[in-house]
Amino acid sequence: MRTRVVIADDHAIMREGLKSLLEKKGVDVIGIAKNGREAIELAISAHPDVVMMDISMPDLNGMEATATIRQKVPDTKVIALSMHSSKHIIDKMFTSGASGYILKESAFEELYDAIKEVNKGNFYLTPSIARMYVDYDGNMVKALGDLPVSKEISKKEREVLQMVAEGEKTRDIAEKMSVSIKTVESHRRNIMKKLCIFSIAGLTKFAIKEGIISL
Amino acid sequence: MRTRVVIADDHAIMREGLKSLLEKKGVDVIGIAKNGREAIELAISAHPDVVMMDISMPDLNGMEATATIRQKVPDTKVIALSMHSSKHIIDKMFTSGASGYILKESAFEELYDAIKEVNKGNFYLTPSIARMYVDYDGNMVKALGDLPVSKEISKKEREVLQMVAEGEKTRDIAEKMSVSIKTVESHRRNIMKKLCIFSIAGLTKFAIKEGIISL
DNA sequence: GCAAAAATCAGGGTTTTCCCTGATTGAAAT
DNA sequence: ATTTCAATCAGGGAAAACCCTGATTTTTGC
Repeated sequence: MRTRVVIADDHAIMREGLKSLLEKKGVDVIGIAKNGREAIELAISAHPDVVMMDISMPDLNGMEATATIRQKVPDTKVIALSMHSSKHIIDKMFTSGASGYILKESAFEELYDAIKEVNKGNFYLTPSIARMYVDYDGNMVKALGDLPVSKEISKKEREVLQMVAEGEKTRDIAEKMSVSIKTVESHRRNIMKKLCIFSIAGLTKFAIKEGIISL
Repeated sequence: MRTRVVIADDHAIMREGLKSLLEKKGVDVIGIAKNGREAIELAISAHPDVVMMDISMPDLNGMEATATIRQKVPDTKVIALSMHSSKHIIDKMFTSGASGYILKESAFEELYDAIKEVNKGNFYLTPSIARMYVDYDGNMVKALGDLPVSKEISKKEREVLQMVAEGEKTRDIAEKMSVSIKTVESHRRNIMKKLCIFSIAGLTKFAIKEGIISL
């Protein structure tokens, strides 16, 4: 039986392009949503096998829409389609009940694979991201359900992050916080590990996105 | 004769989807680029009629790439394909030499219209944006060419700035630009002097504000 | 054509970040 | 009560960024 899919994305060109590609592969695109709210309505009324869910959408984002769909239509699986590869977001997406996560940078073939896998009841994770969840021996670090790995950064780390993103040097941060340079370095390192962001530029962007600093 | 098009976008799924849609319409997609640098190379080697240029791309953004292509291959027209509708960015795109500007929220039909118009030598502006350039009497507010731009930093400096703001290291930037580390250091130093911004975090914020990179 | 600006790089120095291991204390959770 | 985690810091090394001076070659503007 043909797989029945709903596409949710705020960009029309992306929706239409993806529809075209999926139909070439014999996938039935039975619905199109331009925000999370529409996606929920479609999932409830049409009971698709899979929803391809963009995360950043106006009105109601993909994260919340996923949670609602999984709750109201448990048979419908959700694959997150994202621009971002931040662990933070991925964790949230899986705890919201997504069965797959792929990047828009991924080739379409990968997206197609993801649909097939998820439709079989499996999970799918973009290979480049899967590494984050795997230790050196190749074992899953955590089961994909109970990820307390969504490491929220601590209070002090947040303080340091803010000052780093504001362009302060380690020495000045240490002074302002009345701790040693080593401590600030420790914090910065831990922040980077937790967020999987390994540059000042990246931390700055993260801080802006999270509202820790403003532009 | 069939229209020959190059697509430049950092998301593979968008590239493939757009290609699929254009080919259905009988447009020849003769090349695919995943950043500005590749777009320039393709424009020079393949002389397409039109380049569909995403603005925010890693390495070398659509703005810079457009300027270079317009300069080196004047017969090739560029249509900007953007998520943003800020006047600031649109202005810059047109001063860089773009012939069209459409949003990713636009329907594909509009994109197709834009290609046809631009190929005839006309300009195309997404209707929702066109309003910004028109006054109450329906006249163009500005000629689409002489918009004032405060270009403090040079082209190469801008390139370096983008990669710095993307979190790239000096060595990697040097490699991508095929110059020595010393040169990149020079550029970075000059940028900082010119902008009076003396931290990576500050440069990152500046780059975001200026639309050189996106969040 | 000429001067200014941009782009290129060298050499050599200081400072800072980045990365590792490892340790102590205290608080919070189970 | 035990473990986990936050917060604190040390030592030491490698890499990268930062800063200065100065020089050559192209490009570009007038």
